[in-house]
Amino acid sequence: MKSASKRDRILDTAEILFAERGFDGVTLRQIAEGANVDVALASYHFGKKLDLFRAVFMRRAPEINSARREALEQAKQAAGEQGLTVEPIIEAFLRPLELAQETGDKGWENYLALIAYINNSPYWGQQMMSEAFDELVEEFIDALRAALPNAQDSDLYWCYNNLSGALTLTFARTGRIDHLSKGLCRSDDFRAAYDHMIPFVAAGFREVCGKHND
Amino acid sequence: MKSASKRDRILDTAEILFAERGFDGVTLRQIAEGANVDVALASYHFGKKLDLFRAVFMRRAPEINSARREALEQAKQAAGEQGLTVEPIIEAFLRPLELAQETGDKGWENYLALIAYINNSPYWGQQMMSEAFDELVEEFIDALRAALPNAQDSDLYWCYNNLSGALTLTFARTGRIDHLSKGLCRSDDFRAAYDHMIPFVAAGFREVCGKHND
DNA sequence: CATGCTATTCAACGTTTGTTGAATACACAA
DNA sequence: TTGTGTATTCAACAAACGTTGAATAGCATG
Repeated sequence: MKSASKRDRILDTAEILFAERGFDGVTLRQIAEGANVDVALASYHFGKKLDLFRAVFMRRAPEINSARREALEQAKQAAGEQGLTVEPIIEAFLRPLELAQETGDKGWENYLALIAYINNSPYWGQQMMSEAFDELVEEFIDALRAALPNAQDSDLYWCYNNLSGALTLTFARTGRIDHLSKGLCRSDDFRAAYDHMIPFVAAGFREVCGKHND
Repeated sequence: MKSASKRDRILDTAEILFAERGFDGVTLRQIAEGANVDVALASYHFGKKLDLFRAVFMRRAPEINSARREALEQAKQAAGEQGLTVEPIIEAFLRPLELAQETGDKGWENYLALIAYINNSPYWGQQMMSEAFDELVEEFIDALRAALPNAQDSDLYWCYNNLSGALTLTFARTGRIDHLSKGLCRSDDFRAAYDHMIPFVAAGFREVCGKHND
C-alpha cells in the first residue's frame, strides 16, 4: 500500500476507517493522516466527504457482482437439464464473498464490513445498497423462483431479507460470537461461517417457499 | 412526549436520532433542540455524550430480556414432559420483539433500530450487546441444545449468529426490501417479517444441528 | 419567609470540523 | 529550456463541536 498512488491510498485508508467507525465517525484529517497525505488532497480528488464515501463504496461492487454472476452461471451449467436446486443457488451467492475474504487482502475484509454498516443503517441503507446490488439480486431471485415453483414472490423476498441479514452480520465481524461461544467460534473464521450459513439459509428457503421440486 | 420530564425527553429524542444516524452522526445540540431543552442539560443528567448513548441503550434492555424469558417459560409449560422442540424456542425468542414493535410506541421501533446499528458495528458491537443480552441468549442456547441433542456447540452458536443477523436487519427497517420487491413487502410489516423469519430460522437450526428428536 | 437541593439555563471556552483559494512541485510535450 | 496541465501542499476560513462554571429558577422542607 505504500507504493500505491496517493489517490488509491486515500481510498484504502478511507475504506478501513469508514468500515470501523462509519461515515460520521471518521474525519478527513484522520484519513489523510493514515494515507500520509495532505487533508486537501481528498477534496481535490473526490470532492465532498460524501463523494469520497460513495467512491469507496462503489469501487468494489462490480467485482462482487461479476463473481456472483459467474458462479451462478457455472452452477447452471453443472446442473444441466434438470435445473438448479436451492442449495447451489445459495452457494453461488455466498461463496464468492468467502473467497474475497480469504484472499488475505485486508481491503476486502474492510469493504465487506462497510457493507454491513450500510446495509443495517436506515439512513444509508436503501439507496446505495439498491443502486449497487439489486440488479444482480434480482437474477438470483429469478433462479430461486424457478427452483421453488410453489413459492409466492413475497415469500422469496422475505427469505432473501433473512439471508441478507445473516450475511452482513458475518461481514461485520463484531467478535460477539467469539465472546458468546467462549472462543469456540471466531468471527474471522470465514470457512466455518459460510459452511454453516449455506445449509442454514437453503433449508430456510425450502421450508418457507415450499419443498416441492427439491 | 410533551408532558414527559425533560430528562426523559432527552432520552426519547436521543433514541430517535441515534437510531437514525449513529453515535457520531448526532450532535448534542440536535438532541437538545429536538427535546426542546438547553444543550447543557444533557451533560448535567448523563455526563459525557457516550454516557448518554449507553443510557439510551441500556434503558429498554431489561424489558426485552424479561419478556423473552417469560415467553420461554410459558413455552416450556405448554410443551410438558415431552420437552421443547426448536420452533417454539425460536418463537419465544422472536415474538416478544414483534409485540414490542406493534405496540404503536415509536420508541420501541427506534430502540430496535438502534440495536441493529450497534449489533453490526465492529466498533460498538461486541461490548454493549454482550453486556445487555448475552446472559439471556445463553438460556435460549441451552434450550436449543436440549432440543437438538446431536448438535455440536459450535453449530448452535453459528446458527444463532444467522438468527441474530436476520433479526437485526429486520430491526433496521431500511426499506430496501420495499424497493427490491417493488412494494410487495414492507419493512414495517412486522407481522409478515416474523411470520417468515420464525419458520426460516427454525428450519435452519434443524438442518445444521441435526434433525433428531424433532 | 428563609434554606437548601435539584433542575435548568446562560454564556463561553478551546478544539476540531469540512472546505477552499492560492502557492508550489512535478511530469511531460514542444 | 520553456510551457502547460495535473497533482500536491500550505494556510486559513467560518461554523460547529462537546464540555464546563457560574447564574437562575423551582420547589420542597424547616
